[in-house]
Amino acid sequence: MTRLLVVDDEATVRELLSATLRFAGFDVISAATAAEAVDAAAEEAPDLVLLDVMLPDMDGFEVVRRLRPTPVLFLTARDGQADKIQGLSLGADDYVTKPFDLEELIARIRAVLRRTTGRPSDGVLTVGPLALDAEGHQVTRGGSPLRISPTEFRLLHYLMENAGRVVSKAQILERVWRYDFNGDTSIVDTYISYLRRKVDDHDPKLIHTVHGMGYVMRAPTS
Amino acid sequence: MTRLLVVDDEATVRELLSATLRFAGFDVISAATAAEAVDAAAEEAPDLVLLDVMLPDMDGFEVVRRLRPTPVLFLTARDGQADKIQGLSLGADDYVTKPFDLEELIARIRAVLRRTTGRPSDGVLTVGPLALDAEGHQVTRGGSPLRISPTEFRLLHYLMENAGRVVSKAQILERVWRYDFNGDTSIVDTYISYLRRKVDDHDPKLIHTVHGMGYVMRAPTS
DNA sequence: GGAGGTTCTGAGAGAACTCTGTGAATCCGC
DNA sequence: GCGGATTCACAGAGTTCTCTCAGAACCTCC
Repeated sequence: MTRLLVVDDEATVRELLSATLRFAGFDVISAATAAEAVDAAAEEAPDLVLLDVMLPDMDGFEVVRRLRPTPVLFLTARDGQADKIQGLSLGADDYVTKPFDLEELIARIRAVLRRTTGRPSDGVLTVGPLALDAEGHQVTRGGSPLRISPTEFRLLHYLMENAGRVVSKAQILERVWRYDFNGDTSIVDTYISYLRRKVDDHDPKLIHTVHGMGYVMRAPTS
Repeated sequence: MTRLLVVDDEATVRELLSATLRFAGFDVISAATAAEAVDAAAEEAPDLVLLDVMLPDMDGFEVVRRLRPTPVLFLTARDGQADKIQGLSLGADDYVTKPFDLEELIARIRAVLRRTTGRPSDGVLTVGPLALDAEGHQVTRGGSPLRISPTEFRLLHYLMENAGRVVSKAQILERVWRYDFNGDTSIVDTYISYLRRKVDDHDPKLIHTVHGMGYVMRAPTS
């Protein structure tokens, strides 16, 4: 599902917008300040950020720079030509003037996403801020790509396919290693350790050990 | 099983809706006021709240805020555009206008649950505010996950499978411990004690001792 | 109220399990 | 061929779990 980050210092606007977009089928998170937005983007990896031009704590240009490469769509209260030009020069991918209507906003969102990502996300598994693109053989956490070896990738893929379900070391060995592998399951421990170091080295933790049972991949509070 | 909380100040509507949804296979609890609803949600951890927009004691926005992160589906008597927009701006996940038909309501319920939880809740046992997910090997009380060892988990699973029925220590030993276990039933006492400390440390108490008989798991007044 | 059986809970020993560093062997691109 | 990345085994340290034991508290019946 496409994830949006709404940034606006007015709680009313933020909540109205979030609820509306959520109803339109997007996964929406929100932030009240630019600083919060930068943090949230790092943690949650939104596909697009909707950003109020006038934020108290940071100017638009700086925010856009820090959010790169996540695309940004500016929301601006005024509709003068000067503002439009300035909005674009700030590096935004598009802008919408308030008050806007929902159809227009959604159309703009989809247009930006089409331009920047090319494709809707098929074959992409996500668990919390972690995304695994099976076709592209790429893993990102919070938007930044991770370097990962083939075996690590297969293991992560298996865990993410079974997110929320505990898988035993024996199951992992059977599915992730070649059938003629004849070592024992301790190799799984080792690779879980590698994976944790690469993809799960800060909160929220996604790979959980279930003592005596196996491992489970899970984002908190779901 | 999926648990719904129906909130409506009219007893007729409340009971009709509860009965209908119960018949459709949901676990339904209900409340007449917003205050009651907030309490019930804290105690019983419903997966979704069906909330009448017009409640006498609290406005919708406030209720939604207090229920977070439990998803809310609004029920509204009017069907004007103004109301729809207001419903969404209140932060609800969806709304349904009365009178609605059952199929539509159920479809909306399932859609919201799919959006918010990501997974249909199969194989999840619940007793009062306690939920046990066999596949994910996870236990939550009132939504927050609990740390639980394998034997504790098997014991809890057995008790919850037999909720409302008294099981003897001998039965427990036979079902929860390995067949070659050769200690006596006092180990069951010990583990019941562990479980109580972890999952039943505050009211309402769910694990009850039946002196001379065994133990029974039961939520009060359900 | 007392006796006798039953239940509760804390302490601790030992077993089982998990984590991670080290290092050897192998693979792969340049 | 060389250097770096990857795969895998192994072992010690650390953590978690299981189970026993024993005294205190409790319940039931007389």
